Amino acid sequence: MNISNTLQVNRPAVQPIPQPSLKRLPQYHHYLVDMETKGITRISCSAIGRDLGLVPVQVRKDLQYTGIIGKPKTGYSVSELIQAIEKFLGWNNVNEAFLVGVGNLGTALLGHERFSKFGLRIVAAFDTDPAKIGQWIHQKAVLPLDKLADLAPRMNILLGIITTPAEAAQAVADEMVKGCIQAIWNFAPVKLKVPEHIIVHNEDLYSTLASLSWKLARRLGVTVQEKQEKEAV
Amino acid sequence: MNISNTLQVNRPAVQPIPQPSLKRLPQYHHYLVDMETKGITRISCSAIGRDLGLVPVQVRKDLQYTGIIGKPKTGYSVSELIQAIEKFLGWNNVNEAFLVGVGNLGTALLGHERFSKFGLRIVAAFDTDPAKIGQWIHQKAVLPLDKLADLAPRMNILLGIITTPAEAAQAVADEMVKGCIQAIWNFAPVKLKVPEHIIVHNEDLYSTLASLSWKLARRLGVTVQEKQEKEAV
DNA sequence: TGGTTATCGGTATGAATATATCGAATACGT
DNA sequence: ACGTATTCGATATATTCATACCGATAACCA
Ligand SMILES: NC(=O)c1ccc[n+]([C@@H]2O[C@H](COP(=O)([O-])OP(=O)(O)OC[C@H]3O[C@@H](n4cnc5c(N)ncnc54)[C@H](O)[C@@H]3O)[C@@H](O)[C@H]2O)c1
Ligand SMILES: NC(=O)c1ccc[n+]([C@@H]2O[C@H](COP(=O)([O-])OP(=O)(O)OC[C@H]3O[C@@H](n4cnc5c(N)ncnc54)[C@H](O)[C@@H]3O)[C@@H](O)[C@H]2O)c1
Repeated sequence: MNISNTLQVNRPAVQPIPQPSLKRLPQYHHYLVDMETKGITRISCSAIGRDLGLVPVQVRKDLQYTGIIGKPKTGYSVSELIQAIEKFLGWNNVNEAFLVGVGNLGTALLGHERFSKFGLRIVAAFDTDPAKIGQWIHQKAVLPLDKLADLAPRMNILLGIITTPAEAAQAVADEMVKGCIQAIWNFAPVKLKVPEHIIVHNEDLYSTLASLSWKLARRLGVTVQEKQEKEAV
Repeated sequence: MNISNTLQVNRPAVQPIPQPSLKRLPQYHHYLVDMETKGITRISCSAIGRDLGLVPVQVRKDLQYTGIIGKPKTGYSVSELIQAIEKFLGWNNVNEAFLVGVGNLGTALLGHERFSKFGLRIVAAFDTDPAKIGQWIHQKAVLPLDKLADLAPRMNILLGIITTPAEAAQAVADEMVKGCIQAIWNFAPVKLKVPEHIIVHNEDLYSTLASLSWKLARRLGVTVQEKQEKEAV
């Protein structure tokens, strides 16, 4: 893994898309697919912005990162734009993933067929609970966790999803690292300690909950509220 | 609703905590509770920052919004800090909520007992599927959606959770608004059109997925990557 | 055909957020 | 008891992100 690190350092500077823009791209994508099914073939930033609650300039800037080029007066081709976003996000070629922790949340994710449209296929699940191991949940086998580090490299799995209780998450992450997994989608509310080259994204539902309850606790003035509604992820 | 709006406008400016800080508070909370169970009674921003991957200054600034005051050389009292965060976020008094859409994700949320520690109690679920209505899932009744607008005001429910397919989300939101629900936690990947005074927060799992797959698609140079790991929510 | 209008793309400005710096306070060791 | 190291809290700077602006271009209409 030192090798790959070194290689990466020497690469030319990567196109730096702002994190917020990156996170808005899927929203555009959803919206555009919806428009396409409605038979709309061309669309402008103003229209997108109106429907998604964003100012047109921001939409335009975000979309520019995908490399799409629009035409004055008519905007963008909807299908081209969808393609551009999918290509940019790497949603054309599927990432296969392992999921660890077949509880409430893990089961829900396993059952979400639609992920395959967004470049994600969960191919197997892992747990430590003997009652769960050996079961098939949503057509995926539940395997013992200690098989993960061995299987991942052989199946060339690069992505791991953690839906275990917080206490177990670090140990699971360690196993994933051992299995040469490159990126981790972590639903447990803990900061994982992993080597630098591993990509970790936390999905912290409690963050959103905090925002909501804070705002609900002190009902905000509308001016402030409006601003923060726009910021809502 | 005009009345409440007007009242809100006249209120003094609300203490403006940055959205990013607000979202970090639950992370501190988790960490601190963990520390407390380990018997640690005092803690410094440097220690928190080290364990959570943040620079000490940022931790200090975030915590200051809660009104906590620390002592030089020793830092903060862990228990006081936990209290301060909980009070600040309104996690002391419970918000009761309705959940709509008892599918994969809805069921997972219904089963998450731990939410009650974070000021959230889901008291009932709603759906339109006759097969689901009348069931009890995780000790919560599944009721027909058309009862929602009537029940919410009578039970004084202010928070709604949407876990339906995207196509149904807007209609559900409309029902919630009809039932005078004040805040919506939306898991469907659509922008909801609601009156201005309603607080909406979207939990867009696809956003995170986009980040992950983008980074995975072009394995980044480490320097860039390091920065973005810190930004990972 | 020429004017009008909507829209894109690039650049400039502004706001929000993150980080650095510095003095004051407090515990700790000598 | 006194110097030293650590940390807080406040202020200042830097960076990132959002928004405003402007010229150029293409469709549309008279
Ligand atoms: N369910 C939700 O709605 C929800 C909401 C917010 C956050 N979360 C977070 O998601 C995570 C999972 O939540 P959940 O409700 O699904 O929990 P859960 O208890 O229902 O499921 C946890 C699963 O992980 C398995 N597990 C435990 N230790 C393990 C280990 N060392 N290795 C492998 N598997 C192990 C358990 O056997 C179980 O199947 C938690 O960290 C929780 O904080 C869940
Ligand atoms: N499950 C996941 O892992 C996951 C991941 C990302 C996003 N999401 C999003 O969360 C939402 C729910 O996903 P899911 O997998 O739980 O879907 P699901 O199909 O399993 O469940 C949807 C539920 O909503 C109910 N429903 C449909 N129309 C309704 C209406 N008009 N009123 C009330 N209830 C209605 C259905 O009967 C069903 O019970 C979707 O918008 C999806 O995009 C889910």
